Amino acid sequence: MTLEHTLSQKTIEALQSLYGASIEKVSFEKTNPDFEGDLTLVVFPFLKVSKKKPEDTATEIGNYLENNLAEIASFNVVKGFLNIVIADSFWLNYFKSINGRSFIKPAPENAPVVMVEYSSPNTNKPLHLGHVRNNLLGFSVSEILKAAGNKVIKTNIVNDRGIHICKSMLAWQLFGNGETPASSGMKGDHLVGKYYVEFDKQNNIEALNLLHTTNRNKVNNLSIEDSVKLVQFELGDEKINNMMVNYHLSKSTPEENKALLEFFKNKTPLMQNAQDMLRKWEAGDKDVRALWETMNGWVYDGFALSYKMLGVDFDKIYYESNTYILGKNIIEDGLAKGVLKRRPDNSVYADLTAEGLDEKTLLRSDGTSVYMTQDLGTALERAKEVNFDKHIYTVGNEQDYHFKVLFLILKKLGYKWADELYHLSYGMVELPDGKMKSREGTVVDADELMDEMIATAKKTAEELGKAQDLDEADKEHLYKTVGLGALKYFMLKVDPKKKMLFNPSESIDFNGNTAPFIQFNYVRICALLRKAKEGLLNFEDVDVFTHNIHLLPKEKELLVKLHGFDAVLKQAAAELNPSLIANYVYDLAKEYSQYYHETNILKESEKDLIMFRLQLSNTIGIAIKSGMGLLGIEVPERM
RNA sequence: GAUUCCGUAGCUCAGUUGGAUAGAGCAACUGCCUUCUAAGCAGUAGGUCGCGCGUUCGAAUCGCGCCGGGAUCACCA
Repeated sequence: MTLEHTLSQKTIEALQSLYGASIEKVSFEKTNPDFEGDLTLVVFPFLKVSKKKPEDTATEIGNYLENNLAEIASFNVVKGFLNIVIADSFWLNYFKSINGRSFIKPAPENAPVVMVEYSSPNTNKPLHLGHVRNNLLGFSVSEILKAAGNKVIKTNIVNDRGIHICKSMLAWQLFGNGETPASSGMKGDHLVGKYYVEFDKQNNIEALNLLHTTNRNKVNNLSIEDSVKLVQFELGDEKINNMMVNYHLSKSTPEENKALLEFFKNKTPLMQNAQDMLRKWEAGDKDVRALWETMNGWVYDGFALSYKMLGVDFDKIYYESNTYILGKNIIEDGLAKGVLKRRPDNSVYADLTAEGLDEKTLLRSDGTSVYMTQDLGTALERAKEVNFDKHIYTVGNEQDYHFKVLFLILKKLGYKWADELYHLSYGMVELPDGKMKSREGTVVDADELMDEMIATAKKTAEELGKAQDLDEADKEHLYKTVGLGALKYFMLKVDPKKKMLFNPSESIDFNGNTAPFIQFNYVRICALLRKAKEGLLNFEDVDVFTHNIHLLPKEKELLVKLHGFDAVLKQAAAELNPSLIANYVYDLAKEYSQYYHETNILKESEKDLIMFRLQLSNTIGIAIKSGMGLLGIEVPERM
């Protein structure tokens, strides 16, 4: 039973006893720092039942609580606010119960099983900043769920097939001259990404050529009306065709030119070849499959390094090349149940207009499946394989609609686990000039960014004269811990739902509300405890609670803060929101930093107080380390 | 156009189950390393919480309407 809970219960009792009112729920909040007290009850809502002035009501409730709860030392009333002061003895007892202990308990045997899907990269290009946010979020949410008493299965579905993969393959075949990661010294994913960009470049050139030559002579010699008819015939699209006429008459707008180019990009010989390659892949063509295996292998080698650097991992990896066929039997089932309908052209769709959504096609008229069909199939497969209690998809908010539809269709098909599917929808990472576009090269590469962070950590440490007594290997590890810590914290301290801005020209801070600040405070605690032990102060073995300890205001604040750990963890797990943990740990570290500056610990004259303060510091260190661990951030012992 | 998310200090963000005088960090300025690690601490300055109306004892928070921004609305993935 938490303190707040006890207080609420007693207050309900008080209202009953004083005014004969049955109130179901009352809640306390943290007292505003400008007033004396720890917890505050706002009594305005109870004036209706007390029929008295706010001050009198608050005083009466205060008296009742003070008389009935030993935890309450005193109270004061300001207007309609009842401020309650919790006794030191309560905080000391609380501290006794957590002193030196871990803040995170292992999940029980019968814990609910939660699947967390995250990362989900394409194998045609390296990871970028957007993936970094996804990976860090997915990993951190998994850790938080584990700490909150769940069994977590981390999964990754790799998008390893499709036209985009063929683009890289084809470009490599045409322009690669047999280049390999070994021969070029490039990381595999970067090498493949290079050819993906190359494809786009070459295809643009071909599309421009097509645009210039298509119907040029014919159009110039015809009336506009006739040319429209002619081009319409050849291109089969009225809108394009009108733009085309405008283009040749030099009357087209920039938007039209862009649309035309997009149109022709899909008509180039290069694109035809890529599509041909995809068909061969689907038919199981030996050479295409071999090339695919090889190039994907390069990419996986590259990803493995990036994942290792980021510190994320997976329990189960799915590949779309295995799952893209799934889902077709769902269609049959859906048709039989009347949830899905077939159009005259044989395509199958779900009619979601009654739910305020659109008609969603699930099977093309040629019988092939779409993205949604695969996702339906994959979900079903997983539900069969793993008896999960909850399934979380960590995917950007641009796919909000997709998941709404996916969950709705599964629900309509009657799967009861459909209610346990959850889309952890996070905002895009934007650059100062807008969204990142991989084809346009406006991406922040994950590997480069991580390397830069580590280099900056090194440079900063050297400038500050830090870590001089460490050997080289420890130094390298420290730079990695600090640099990547700064990056991870930077990404995770923002509410996942919100889009976030990253300015590459401003380096990520190492001061203030950052991981290095938190790590620094952990290091200070470690240094303090080391010194204590060198001075033969074995604080861990001493029971300081036999003595009467008077808490300093800051010590009480720190205990209040520690007391909040479980509630924050619970909320973070419920909301799937690591930023709550990040901000909590920062607040804790900041308060400790203030405490450290204004309080003598080893220099205190009373030995009991030294021991108490060491134990408090130790426990705060544990809380910091636990909290950072939930974010996937390491804490060093020296820096 | 429809749906949806968002708009808080110069910048990046907290605070949103309605509560007291809206908080941090960065950047700027002022102090503090012979005292447990200065990636620190203390302080100054910086706000019509996009705008308006409404509900309420009380609104950054709830409702409605504007203004501004993002995302989505494919037989693409």
